[in-house]
Amino acid sequence: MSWSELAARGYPGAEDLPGEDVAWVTVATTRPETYIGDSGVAVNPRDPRAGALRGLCIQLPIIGRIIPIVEDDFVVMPDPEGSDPKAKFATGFLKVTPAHDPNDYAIGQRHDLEQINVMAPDASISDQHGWDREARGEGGRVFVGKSREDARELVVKEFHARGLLEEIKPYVHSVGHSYRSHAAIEPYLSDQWYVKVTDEKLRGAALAAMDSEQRTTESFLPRPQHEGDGELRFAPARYAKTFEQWHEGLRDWCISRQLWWGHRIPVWWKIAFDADEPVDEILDEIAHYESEHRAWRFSRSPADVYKGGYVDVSREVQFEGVAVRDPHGQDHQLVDFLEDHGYSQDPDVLDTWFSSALWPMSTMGWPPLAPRAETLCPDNPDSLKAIYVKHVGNWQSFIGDENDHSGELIERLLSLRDSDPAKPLVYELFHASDMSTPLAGHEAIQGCTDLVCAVGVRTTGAVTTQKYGDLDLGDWLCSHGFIESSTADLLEAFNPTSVLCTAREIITLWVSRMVMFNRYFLGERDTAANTHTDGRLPFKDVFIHAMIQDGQGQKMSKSLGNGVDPLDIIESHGADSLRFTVVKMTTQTQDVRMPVDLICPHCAKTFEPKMVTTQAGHRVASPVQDCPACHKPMVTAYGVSQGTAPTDERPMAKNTSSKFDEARNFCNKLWNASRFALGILKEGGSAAAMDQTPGEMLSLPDRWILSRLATTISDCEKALAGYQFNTYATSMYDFLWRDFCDWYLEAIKPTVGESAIQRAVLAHVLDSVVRLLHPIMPFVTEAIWEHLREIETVAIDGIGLKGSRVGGVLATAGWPRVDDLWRSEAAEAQFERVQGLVTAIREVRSQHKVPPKRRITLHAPEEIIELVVLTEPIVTTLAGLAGLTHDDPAGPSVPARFAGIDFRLSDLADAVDSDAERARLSKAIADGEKQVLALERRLMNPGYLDKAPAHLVEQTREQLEALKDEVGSLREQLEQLA
RNA sequence: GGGCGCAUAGCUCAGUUGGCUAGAGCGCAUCCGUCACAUGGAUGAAGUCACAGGUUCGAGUCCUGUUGCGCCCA
Repeated sequence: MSWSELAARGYPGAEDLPGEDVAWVTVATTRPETYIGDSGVAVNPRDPRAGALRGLCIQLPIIGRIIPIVEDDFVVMPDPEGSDPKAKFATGFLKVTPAHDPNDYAIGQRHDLEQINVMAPDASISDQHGWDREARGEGGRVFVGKSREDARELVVKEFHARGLLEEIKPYVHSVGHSYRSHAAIEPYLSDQWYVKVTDEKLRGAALAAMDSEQRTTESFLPRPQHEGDGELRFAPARYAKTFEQWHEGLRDWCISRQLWWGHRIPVWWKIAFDADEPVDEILDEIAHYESEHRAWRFSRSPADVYKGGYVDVSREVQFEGVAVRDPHGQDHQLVDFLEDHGYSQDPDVLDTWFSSALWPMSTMGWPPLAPRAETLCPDNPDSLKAIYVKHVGNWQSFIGDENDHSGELIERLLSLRDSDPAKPLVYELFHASDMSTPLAGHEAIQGCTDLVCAVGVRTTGAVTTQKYGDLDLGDWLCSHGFIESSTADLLEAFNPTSVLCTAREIITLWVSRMVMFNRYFLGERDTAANTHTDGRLPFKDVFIHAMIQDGQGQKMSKSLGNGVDPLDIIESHGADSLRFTVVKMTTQTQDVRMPVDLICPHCAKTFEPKMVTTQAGHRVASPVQDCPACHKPMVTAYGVSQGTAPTDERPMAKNTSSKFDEARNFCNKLWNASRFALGILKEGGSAAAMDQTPGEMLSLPDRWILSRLATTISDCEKALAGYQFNTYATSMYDFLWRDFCDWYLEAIKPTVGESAIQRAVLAHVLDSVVRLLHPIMPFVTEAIWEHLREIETVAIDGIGLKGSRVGGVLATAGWPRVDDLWRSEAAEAQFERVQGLVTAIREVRSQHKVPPKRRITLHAPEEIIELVVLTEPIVTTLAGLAGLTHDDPAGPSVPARFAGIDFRLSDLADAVDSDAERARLSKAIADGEKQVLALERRLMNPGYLDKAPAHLVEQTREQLEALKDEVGSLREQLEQLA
C-alpha cells in the first residue's frame, strides 16, 4: 500500500509523504534481534492512526513475513515531551514477539498471533526450534546461528544498510538477570509442569480452612463442612487477609525449575515406540504399577508437547510419559525397567516450595496407599500401629542381675503377649541378622549387628492385663529405654500441630501451600465416585512475628554488614538476655528496629559506629573506623563484605546492640535477688508448721505480693494465649523488678529473719517467678531452681507448685497456680498507701539533700501515724524515720502532703534550704493550678455532665476538690516560708 | 499496580473494645561505695502523641484526607 492510498483512508500526515512510495511504520525496540520472531504490530486503539490501519498487514524487512496490525490498549502512545520515559521513546507502534516477551505473549493471546520461537536453548538465533524458516519461505538466514548479542548488532547493521534505521537513542531500562550467573534473562517458550492449585480441592480447601471470624464475607462460599474447616487462625489477625487474598487471586502454579539442584520431577519420557520394541511387555509392566496406584502412564502428541528445544518438534512422533510415585524407594525397579527401555527422566526439578509444601508428610509419614485393614492379622507386622526398638547388646546385659528392671520388663512383656486374647503386641528378642522373625525386616532393625528387642504394638492406647492392670504401652516402653521407630503415628500425633511461628512472606510461600497439600493428601478420595473430602490441617494457629531491621529501618543483610550474630550476643550478653530481648521486641507490629553498635576488638568498648551512605542509598557503618576510647583502627562487617580484609593491626569489629542491655541487667537483677532470698531461706532453717490459715496471719507485704503474683500470672496467661509476647515479658519485668525487688524484699528485710511464714511466702513467690520466667530465661532460672528446690518450706493453701516431672529440672516443673483467694484489693490498696507515703517522704529528703543514713522525724496527724504504726517497720525503714509524733516541730521543718493530709518533717539538716523549698512549692502550685483549670473546664461543660457516666463525673468532682485543697495547702506553705 | 505496617520524651519502644494528669528502658541531671545487686538504689528534668479536617461530653486511641519512612506480593 502506498502513502497516497493510506492518505485516502484518513491516515494523519500521510499526504505529506511521497504518494507513490510504499508506506511503512517505525517501531522502537531495545532488543532488535527479536524482530525475527515478530508476528504482529500493535497500535493503541485511541491512536489517531489506528482507524486508517485497521485490517491491514505489514511485511517484515529481510524476513519477508507478513504480519497483521492489531489494536491493543497495552501500547503506549507517543509523547516526546512527556515525563514517562516509555511515552518519550514510543513511536506508537509496538512490535509483538509472543515467543520472546511476556507482555507480547499476552498481546499475542488476545489477538491470536503466531508464536514463533527463533532461538535455540542457548539463546542463539535458530530456525530449528519453532521457526521453520525454509518451509515458510522466509529470509533472514544471515542471522541463523548468531548469538543474540551478535544478532542484535547484525540486525541494526542490515537495517542501516537498507536505509531502514530511523534513529539510535540511549535508553535506560532494567533487564532481569540470573541472580547466580548474572546472565541477562531471555524470555523463552517451553513446556512446564503446573499444579492446578485453583482447584476446589486445593484453593477451596485452603479458604475453607480459615476461621470464619477472620474471613471476609464476600469470599465465603457455602460447602459441606469437612474436618479442619474453620480451624486456621492467624495472629495478628490482619494476616488472615494476606492468606485469603492470595488464594483468591491464585493462578495455576508453575512448579518446573531449570536448576541443577532440587528434587527432580519423577516423570520419565520416551519418544514413541520403535517398531521392533516389545511394546506389550513395557505396557504390561507399567500397567502392573498403575493398578497399585504407584505409576501413571500418559502419552502426548507433538501438537501439545513442545519441550522448547529438548525435543525436535519437526518429527512426527508420539511422546510416552510415566510418572512414578516413589522412584527412590519401593518403585525403583520400575525406574530401572523404564530406563532400560529408553525412557529418561524429565530434566526439570520441582520448585523448592513444592517440596516444602510436602514437609508435614515427608517428615512424619505419608498416609497409606490403601486403607488400613480393619482386622488385625497377628502374623503381619504391617498391621502394627507402632514398633518400639531397644538395642540391648547381649543377652546377659539385657536380663541383668536379679531384681534388675529388665527382668520385670521381660516378664511383663511376656505376660502381656500371652495373657491377652487379642494379642495386642508382638514381642521379639533376636539378633538382627536373624531374618526368620517377622520384625527383622523393619528398617529400624536393619543395620543392627547386635541383640535387639523389638516390640510391635497394635494399639497405642492403654491395655489391661490380669496381672499388671492398666498399662500405657508407649509410655511404659519409652520409660524402659525403647525408642519408637515407626513414623506412621507421628503424623497422627503431631498433625495438626498447635501453632506455626513464621515470617510474613512465608504466608504465601509456604503456609498456604502446606495447608493446601496437607488437606489434599490427607483427605479421602473415592476414585470410583470421583469425590474428595478435604483432610485436616497441618497446624491450627499461625503466629507471624515481626522482622528485625537495623537502626535505620533497613533489612539486615550480610552485604550491608548490619546484622547481629546471635552467637556474639550470647557471648557478650548471655543466651537468656538474647531470648528475653527478642521476646520483648515481639510486638504486634510488622517491623522492629535494632540499632547496631560496634565492639572494639582491642579494648572491648561498645560504641556507635560512624555511618556512610552507599551508592545504592543504604546507611551502613563505614568500612574502617577508629575506636573512640583507645583510638585503634578496625574493619567493620561492611568493610569485610566490600573486600577490606582484617589484619592483626586492624582486626574486624563485632556487631552488637544496646537493645540487649536491658535484659542483661534484668538477668543480673533476678540472679542477685535470688541469691539474697536463698541466703535468707537457707539460714532460716526448716519452717515450723503453720496451724492457722496463712491468710489471716500474713503481714501486709506478704498479702500484697501474693495478690500481685496472682494478678501477674493471670496477665501472663492472657498475654500468652493472645500471642502477645512483649506483654508477657513486660509483666514479668515489672513484677520482679518493681514489686518484688524494689518493694517486697525491702519491706520484709527487717522481719523475714524472724518469721517462718514470711519465709514461706518468699520461697513461694520466688519459686513462682522462676517458673514464670523459665520459658524466656531458661538458663538463669534453671540455675536458681537447682538451689531453690532444696529449700524446705511449709505449703501455702491455694498456691500450686508442682515438682519436676523428669530429671529434677525446672523445665519439666509445673506452671505456678495461685488461687484467686489471694487476690486482695484491700491489701493492694493499703500497700499502695504505704508506697505513697514512703515516696512522699523520700521526695522531701531528696529535695533537701538529706544524706541516706540520716534519720528524720515525722510530725503528722493520727491517720498517718496510724498507717505507719500498723505497718511497722516498713515506713520507718524505707523512709528513714527516727521518730513519730503528733506534735508540731520545735525547730526547722519542711511541710509535705500525702493523700490530702498535711504533715511535716524535721531533723532534715541543721537548717532548711528555703530556696530549694520555695522552688519546689512554686512548681507544685503551678502544676496543680493547671490541672484544676482543666478539671473545672470539664465540669463546666454541660455535655459532659449530661452524657458522661455518673461515676466518672463524680470522680472528676472529687479529684477537683482534692486538688484545690492541695493547691491551697501548698500556697499556705509558701506564704509561711516567706 | 495490589496489600500491609510505622510516625508518641534526645534514642528504642509500650499504650487491645475512646475516660490519660500519656508510660517503660537507655541516655541526661542531682545525691548515694549501703550489708542481694553500681549490669545497682533514691529523686528529678524532658512530649502540640507527623500534619489537616471530622465524629464525640471527651480522641494518642475511631473516620477522611495529606506528608514522610518501610515491608510483602505481582
